[in-house]
Amino acid sequence: MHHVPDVIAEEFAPHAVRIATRRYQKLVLSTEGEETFYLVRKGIFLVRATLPDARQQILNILYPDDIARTLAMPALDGTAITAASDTGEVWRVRGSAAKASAEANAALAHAISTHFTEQAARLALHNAVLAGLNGDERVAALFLELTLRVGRPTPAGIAFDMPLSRTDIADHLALNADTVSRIVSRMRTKGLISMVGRNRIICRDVEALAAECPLAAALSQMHAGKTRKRHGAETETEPALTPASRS
Amino acid sequence: MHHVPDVIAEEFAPHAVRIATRRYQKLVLSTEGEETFYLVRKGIFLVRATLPDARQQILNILYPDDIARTLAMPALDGTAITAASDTGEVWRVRGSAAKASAEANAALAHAISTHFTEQAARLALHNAVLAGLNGDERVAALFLELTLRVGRPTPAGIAFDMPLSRTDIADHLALNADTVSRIVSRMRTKGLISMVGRNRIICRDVEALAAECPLAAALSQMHAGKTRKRHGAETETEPALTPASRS
DNA sequence: CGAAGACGTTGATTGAGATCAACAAACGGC
DNA sequence: GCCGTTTGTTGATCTCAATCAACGTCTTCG
Repeated sequence: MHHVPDVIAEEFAPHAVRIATRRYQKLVLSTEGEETFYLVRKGIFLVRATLPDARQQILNILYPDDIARTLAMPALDGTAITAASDTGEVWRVRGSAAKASAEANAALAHAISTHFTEQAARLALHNAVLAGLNGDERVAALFLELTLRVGRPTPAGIAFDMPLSRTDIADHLALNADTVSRIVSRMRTKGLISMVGRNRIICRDVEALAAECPLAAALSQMHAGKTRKRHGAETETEPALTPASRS
Repeated sequence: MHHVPDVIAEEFAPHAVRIATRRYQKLVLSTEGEETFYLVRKGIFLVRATLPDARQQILNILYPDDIARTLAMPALDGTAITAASDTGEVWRVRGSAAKASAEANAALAHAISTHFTEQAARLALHNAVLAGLNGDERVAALFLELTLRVGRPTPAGIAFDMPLSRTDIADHLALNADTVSRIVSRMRTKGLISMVGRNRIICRDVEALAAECPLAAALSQMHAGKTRKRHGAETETEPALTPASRS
């Protein structure tokens, strides 16, 4: 079985610098000189930008198989990518190498193009989330997205580790950290979600969560079924190192 | 002199259905079956989507040389492209033809990839505009974008025909049409812009407009110098038909 | 262990923009 | 030219989320 994105990994492999990341680690995007490509292999990464008035923004969330490149970022100060998972991996490829590979291999060029187009669709959908939904609906949208993308079934429901702090959520959804806290509390009392510790969220009923968000259908189409098992299958669940392992 | 986007037009030409558009004309995006590509040749086009609660949104503004494809649109109902200029032209290319051309011509594939990446950067920047700016700043951002993109120098300042109605502006900037009207009036009394008729806007001082918008620098980088002279050069300045010719 | 700092929660108040409503201006068709 | 429809403007009021402030909780490191 050969997934399309694997073409990208296979062709980039000989040119890639593999970077193992830990949470909060920052990846530099060369704004001058040669363009930088990053291919996300494992974990979740956040595209951050800083507005001139020092406000932070999270423009995008990157999942495994996603591609980040300098040209795709607006020319904002402090544009950077940070790791949001405790353990992540990205491959860095020089722009010239990526270009040469794509020119030599039409299937690769097509795979990159297709995947990147989907990422653009996600950006457009996020525009719709920001422009059309209120605070509660936006948070529901984000939680639904994460449930679909990185959620793992447990007896109590679908669980995932929240890769964004309250402030990060606020910066992504154009809300205030205080407001996010209030909304999450409200969702908890409504029984839509429950929490284990500070960062693990369990969604008992995905349908109920989807019902809170008018864009649930589009989000499902965009994010459902994207978690794919890799070679090592369950290796991502190694118990060491993660602070959750002591309880 | 050979601009990069010309590669796209040249290679698409044999496969393209040329469509001359008039304002408000709708271009269908096949949501099922084969993907559709549109290459904007002339005029401005708006990507519209309808939320489940019947609210309209304008996700994106397309300028000449921009590419629209089904896969890049989120799966929202009523996703469509409408012409915003009185006279426009797009080329429609079937997905299979576009794919075959790109596979046969690496330069074409690269040109599409580069241009589409820039469009994605614009989407990300629009996210930043929605998330980080207040109403006045958002409107200033849009007006600055249009001034840079489609503005033509006149003795009184840089003039452009507003391709979006008040409602369209509101749907694009996540504001209310009433609020947009108020903000535009405010800008007029502040002397930032002046208006001829209903649709023609003159920006007397681009610097002053830029000073109203914290993201002006990024917008300039993204939109300045993109108006390129085509074969017919100044033919677009035909004086007839525009209501401004009476004063 | 205990202090310092980061992060999260909750309450009281404020403000930007939405909503509702009435009116004015432009346009298109006949 | 005239009338009906659409589009834009302006005022009064309301609401959702921002802001300010205080406090609780988790984490890190000497």
